[in-house]
Amino acid sequence: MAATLHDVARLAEVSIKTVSNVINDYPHIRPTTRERVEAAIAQLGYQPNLSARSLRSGRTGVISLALPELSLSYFAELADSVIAAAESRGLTVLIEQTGGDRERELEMLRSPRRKLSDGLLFSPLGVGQDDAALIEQPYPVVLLGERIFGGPTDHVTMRNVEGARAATEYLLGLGRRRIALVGAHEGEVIGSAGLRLRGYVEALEAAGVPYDPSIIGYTDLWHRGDGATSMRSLLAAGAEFDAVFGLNDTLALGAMRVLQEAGIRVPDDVVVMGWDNLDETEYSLPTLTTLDPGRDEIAETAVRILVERIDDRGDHSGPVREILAPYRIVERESTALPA
Amino acid sequence: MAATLHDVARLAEVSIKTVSNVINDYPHIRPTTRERVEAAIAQLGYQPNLSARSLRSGRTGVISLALPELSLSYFAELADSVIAAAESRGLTVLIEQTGGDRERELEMLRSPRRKLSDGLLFSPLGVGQDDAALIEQPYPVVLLGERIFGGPTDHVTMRNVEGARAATEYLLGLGRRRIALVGAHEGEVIGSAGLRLRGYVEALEAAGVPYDPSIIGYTDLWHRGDGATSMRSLLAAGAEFDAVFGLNDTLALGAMRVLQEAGIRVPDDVVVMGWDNLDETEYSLPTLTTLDPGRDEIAETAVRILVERIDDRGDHSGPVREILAPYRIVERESTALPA
DNA sequence: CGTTTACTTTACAACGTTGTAAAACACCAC
DNA sequence: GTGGTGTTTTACAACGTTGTAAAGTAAACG
Repeated sequence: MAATLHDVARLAEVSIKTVSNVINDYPHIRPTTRERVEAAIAQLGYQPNLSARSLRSGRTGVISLALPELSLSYFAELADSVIAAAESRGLTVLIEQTGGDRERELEMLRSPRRKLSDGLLFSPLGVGQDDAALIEQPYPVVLLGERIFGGPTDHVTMRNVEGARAATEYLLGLGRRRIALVGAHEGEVIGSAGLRLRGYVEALEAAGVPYDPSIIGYTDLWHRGDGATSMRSLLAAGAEFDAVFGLNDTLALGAMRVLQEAGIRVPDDVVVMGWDNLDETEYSLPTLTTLDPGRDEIAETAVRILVERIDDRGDHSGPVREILAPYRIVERESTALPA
Repeated sequence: MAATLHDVARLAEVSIKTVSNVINDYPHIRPTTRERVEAAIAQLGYQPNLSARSLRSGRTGVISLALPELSLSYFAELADSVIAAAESRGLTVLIEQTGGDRERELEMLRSPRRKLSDGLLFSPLGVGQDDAALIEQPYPVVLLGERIFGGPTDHVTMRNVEGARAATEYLLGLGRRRIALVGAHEGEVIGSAGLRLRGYVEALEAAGVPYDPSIIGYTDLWHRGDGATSMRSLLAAGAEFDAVFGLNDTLALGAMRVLQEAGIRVPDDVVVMGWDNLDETEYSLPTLTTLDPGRDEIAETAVRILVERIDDRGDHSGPVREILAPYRIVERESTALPA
C-alpha cells in the first residue's frame, strides 16, 4: 500500500503534523528536522492522498469543462487552450461531453460529479436563453459561448455581432456585393448563428447593400457536411453570389469544396471566408481567410475568472461579469484577389 | 453549505448509516424509512461528497488520459472515443496534455496528481522503448500507441505493420509501382513511423517492387505543415512517383495540397492515401482514401482493460496483455481511378 | 410462550489529511 | 535564576463517508 503521513512520521520519528508542516512549507522547522523528514519521504516514496487533502480542505484542484464534442475541431482546440491555461495555475481539467443535448447539459449542472471539481466551465449548445435561470448553481460556474446572455453567472464569449460585421465589411471592402452566408439557423436570435447573422445584416445595411434571403444557406448543425450540403442547395437553386461567408471554418471548408467541384474558382470567381481560425484553415487549398475569435484569450480569461470565483467561495457578492474577447481577421488565399 | 449525511439523518430522524444505506441501495430497509430518507434527501438537495467517499473507498471514479495535444485531430478524436467509453461505465475522464515531451510524460507518471484518478491511459510520444521499465507504476496503467512494446503494462494499439502492408498492397493493386511515402522518421524502428515503414517495405518486397529511398519523405513531426513541406522537397528533388502513402491523414492532406498546387491531378496523375480515418478526410477535395485503425475499438478496449485492472487492485497477477485493434481500408476519391 | 431466524437499524471506527491551540524548547535580557 | 519572547513540535479534532459488528425489532417456528 501507499505510504501515508503516519508512515513517514514513524520513520522520521516526528509527529505526523510535523511531516504535514514540512510538506506545506510551514516556515518554523528546524533544518535538521526538515532533512530527516525529507529523507523519510524520499525513502518511502510518499505522495499525499489528494482525496483526503480535498476532503479536509474542500478543494480538489480540478476544474470541469463541459462541451459538446471533442471531435468538433473548435472544441478540441478550445479544450487544448483551457487545459494549458489551467495547467499554468496547477489545475487539472476534467472533460465532460454533452453531445450538445439540452437534457444532458442540464444534468451535468446538477450531477454530483461536479463535486469532483472546484468549478465548471460550461459551453452549452442545447441549453438556451430560456434556461438562463437554471445555470445558477451553488458552486462556481463560468459560461462560455453564445447561447445565453445576461444570465446569473460570469460569461466569457467572443464578439459575434462585431466580428461578423467586421468580416462582412472586409468582404464588402474587396468589392463584393453578393455575399452568400452559410450556416444560418432558422429564427435564431441569440446563439452564434443568430448573432453572426445580425452582424452580417448590420454591415450590409451600413453599406447600403440589400439583404437577399436567396443567398442565405440554412443548416441545422455546423458539422463538416453541412456546409457542403448547404452550398449544393444554393447552387442548385441558381443563387448568384461572388463571396461566401461561412459562419464557421468547417462550414466554409465544406462550401469551398463544393464550389471547386462545380468548377467555380476560389478566390477568382468567388471569395470564401470562415470563422474560428482552426489549424486546418492554414493547410486547406486554398488556405482559408478566417476570423480569429480569440480562443486562447477566451480560455485564459475563463480560467482566470473561474479561479477568482473559486477563491471567493462563499462570497458570491461580486458583480456578474460579461467579458468579450478581441477578434482579428486573418487574411489568406481564399480572399486574395489578383493585383 | 452543502448538506451532509448528518443533515439528512437529523431531518429524517434516523442514523447517518441508514441514510448511507438508502443511498447505496442496501436491500434491508423498511419502505417507510426509505421514503422518509428520500424525502429528506430531496428536501435538502443532498449530494454525496465524492472526496469523502473516495477517501473511504479508495476509488475516485475518474480515469486519466495523458496524450500529447488535443489540437492534433487524431488525439482529439481518440479522447472523444475514450470519454464515451468511460461514460458508459460511469467514469469521468481527466485529460493531461504532455506536448509529446519525454520529461513531461515521465513526470505525469510520477506526479501525485495521479492520485486523483483510479488509473491511467497513457499515450506517449516522447517516451520510447528504452523507457519501458519506467512506465511500471504501482497503480493501473494501460499503454496506448506504438512507442513501446513488450513493456510491463497492458498495451492496446493498432496493427501498424499489417495495416501499412495492407495499405501498400492496396496501392500496388491499383497498378501503382512507385509509391512515395510521407512522414518517415530517420532511423526509427519502433514507433508508428518505423512500424508503418516496415509494413510498406514488406509489401514492396512481397510484390517484387524495388524499394527506392528517393521517394521516401522524412518529417520530424506529423503536424499539418509537415506533409506539405515534405512533398515540396520530393517535388523539388525531381522525384517520380504515381502514388503517395501518407503515414497519417494530416500528412496526406498536406501532401495532396502541394500536389494540386503543382498542377498534379489527384487521383488521375497520382493517387493519395492516408491513415487514421479522421472526420475531415470525408470532406477534403478529393475525399481521402485512408486506413481506419480502429480508434473506437482501441478506446473501448483500453477502457475495459483499465477497469479490469482497477477492479483487480492489489492482484497484479494477471498476465500483461497486448491487444491489437482491427483495421480496415476506407476507399474514397483520392484513389478512385477512372473506369 | 419461549426460542430461533431473519430483517432493520445503529454506534463506532477508520480512510489521510490539515487547522487549532497548546505544549515544549531555546534564547536573551535583566 | 526569572520572566519574556520567539521558535519548534505536538495532541487532538475534524472534514463526510462507509465497513464492521452488534443491538434492536419483528416474524416464524415448535
